[in-house]
Amino acid sequence: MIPQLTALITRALQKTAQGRGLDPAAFSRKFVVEIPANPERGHFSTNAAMIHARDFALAVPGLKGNPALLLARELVDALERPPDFFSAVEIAGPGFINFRLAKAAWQKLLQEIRARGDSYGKRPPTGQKILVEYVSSNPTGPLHVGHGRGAAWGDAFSRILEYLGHEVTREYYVNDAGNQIATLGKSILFRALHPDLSVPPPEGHYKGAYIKELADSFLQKRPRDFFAEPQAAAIMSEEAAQAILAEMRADLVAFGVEFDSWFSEKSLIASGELEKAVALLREKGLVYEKDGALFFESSALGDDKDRVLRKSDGSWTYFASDVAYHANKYARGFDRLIDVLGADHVGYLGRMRAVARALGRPDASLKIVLYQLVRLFRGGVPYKMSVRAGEFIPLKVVMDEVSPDAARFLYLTQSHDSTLDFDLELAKSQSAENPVYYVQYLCARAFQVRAKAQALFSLEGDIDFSLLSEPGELALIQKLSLFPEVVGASGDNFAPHFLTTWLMDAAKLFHRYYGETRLVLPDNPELTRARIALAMTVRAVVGTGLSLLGVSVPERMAKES
RNA sequence: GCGCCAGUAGCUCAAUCGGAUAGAGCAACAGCCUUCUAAGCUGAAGGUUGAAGGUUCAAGUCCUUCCUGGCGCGCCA
Repeated sequence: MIPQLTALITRALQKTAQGRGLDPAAFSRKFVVEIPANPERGHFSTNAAMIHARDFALAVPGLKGNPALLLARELVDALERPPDFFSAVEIAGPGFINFRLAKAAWQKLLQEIRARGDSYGKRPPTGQKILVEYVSSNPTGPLHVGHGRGAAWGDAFSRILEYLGHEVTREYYVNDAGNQIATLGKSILFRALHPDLSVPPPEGHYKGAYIKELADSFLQKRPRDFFAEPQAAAIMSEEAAQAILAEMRADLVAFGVEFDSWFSEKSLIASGELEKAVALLREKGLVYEKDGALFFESSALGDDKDRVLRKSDGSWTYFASDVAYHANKYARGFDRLIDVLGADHVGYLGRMRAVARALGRPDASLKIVLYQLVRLFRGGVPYKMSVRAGEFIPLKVVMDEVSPDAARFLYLTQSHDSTLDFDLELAKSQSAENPVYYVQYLCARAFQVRAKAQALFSLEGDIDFSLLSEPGELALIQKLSLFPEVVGASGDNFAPHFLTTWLMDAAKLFHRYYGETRLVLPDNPELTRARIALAMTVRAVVGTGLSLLGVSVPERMAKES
């Protein structure tokens, strides 16, 4: 609906310019078509006249009066009026043009949406290849609640990008090389040799219950003298990392998050790509040696300071791997790279932009999305971990109590830019307070109403959409009309929560309609058919929205106990 | 000290290139269950958008300065 109006207004602008003897492109500034906050002003409004008022006044000297209002008048006169489309076009305030659509236009739109079914708002293939990297938690400890946010966000955003026609690959980068893996082995070995938890591990070792568990499992399956062998720590590193990775995979699958590929850091080193990437930087004159270390001159490309690639002890930094990894991503033919990271990676921004620049890629080709921290609450009280268990709250704590649907929806209710308070009691509660059930209940109600109607008479046959003219019915159709823009804006603005918000609004309208209007009328099959068609269309579009967030679409809700 | 993010109703948050009277949910208040599942609906109430300037027809949104909170500033990952 909005694209249609935008086209009509654009043509009116051109026609007005021509009528004044100006270049048809004289009025080519960006204007918006939006829904006024106050519904009495109309279904849609545009600021096109105000945006071009100054151009108009300059191009047509000697105007008498307010240029915005004068231009608005000319635009309204020039506006094409398709049959049965507008019911009113008015100029208001400082120069807004307000549009009211005829009921027939809404009814026709509903038919079109219904015909699109599950693909309403879907866009044709763009040919753009996008790599979305998310979670990428190191295999040195379990996933925590922050990773849950990254997982829900990356998964939902990937689905949205796909719906918008992009070719998306979801990837998990596994840091399976280097120091931290070695530290993992040492940490487990220490705990195996000191099973008494009152003995504190040395500085820098990993803590947490999982270390103790891993140590115990090694104690069970290995003979005593294994732990005295020089390679013991290395062997335990390897095996423990595998075990942790397998567990993370299982947690993610339980959460409904799956990846197209798991990319190993070790493979970059084994294949020689790391050295090749560094050589490439060297060719471009962007590296230098200092104090026995090799530096990348990222400060020349906008970073705060230069970054070490190879330490003076000869080992590579993780950053060197990251350079090679991103070079690898580009080499695989992706037009756009999206890295979804926790806010503690802010320092990453400048250096990775420098990497993109060094590789000759535009800044826009690499987007790093930082999501703010997650704070866990239970009934409004901050969730406390025992000190011994480590400072991070494992994702399992959430998953043990909360359904994946509820967890995902809550993770996606807010902009990634704001810290998220996640309340276990709220997430668990199967009540109206919990937004995911509120939205899912819409779907269940639509199915139940249809079943009830089907028991009375057949729903087959033509539907008379002109019977739908209650305010609540038109409001629902109007809401549906926005869905394609909402999905598009979610993708363009890295904002899956636009969709979450739209879903809650749509559910609000539906439940209100359901409360005010009887959908199933035994003595009026025609009207019942039309209302069921509307309910099921709302259900279909809301179902599409839920699916884009990775949330299931139930046909019925379990009865409250 | 520098960088990124945030500051909006009692609480948690929305507000899609700057639009008209800043919206929801929760909490608190008043109502609605012989009814298509009340996991619901209706009504009323709640605001100097952290502060001060600036830009313009128009600022929660853009610019400047300041205040508060979170995160980060390693030859750690």
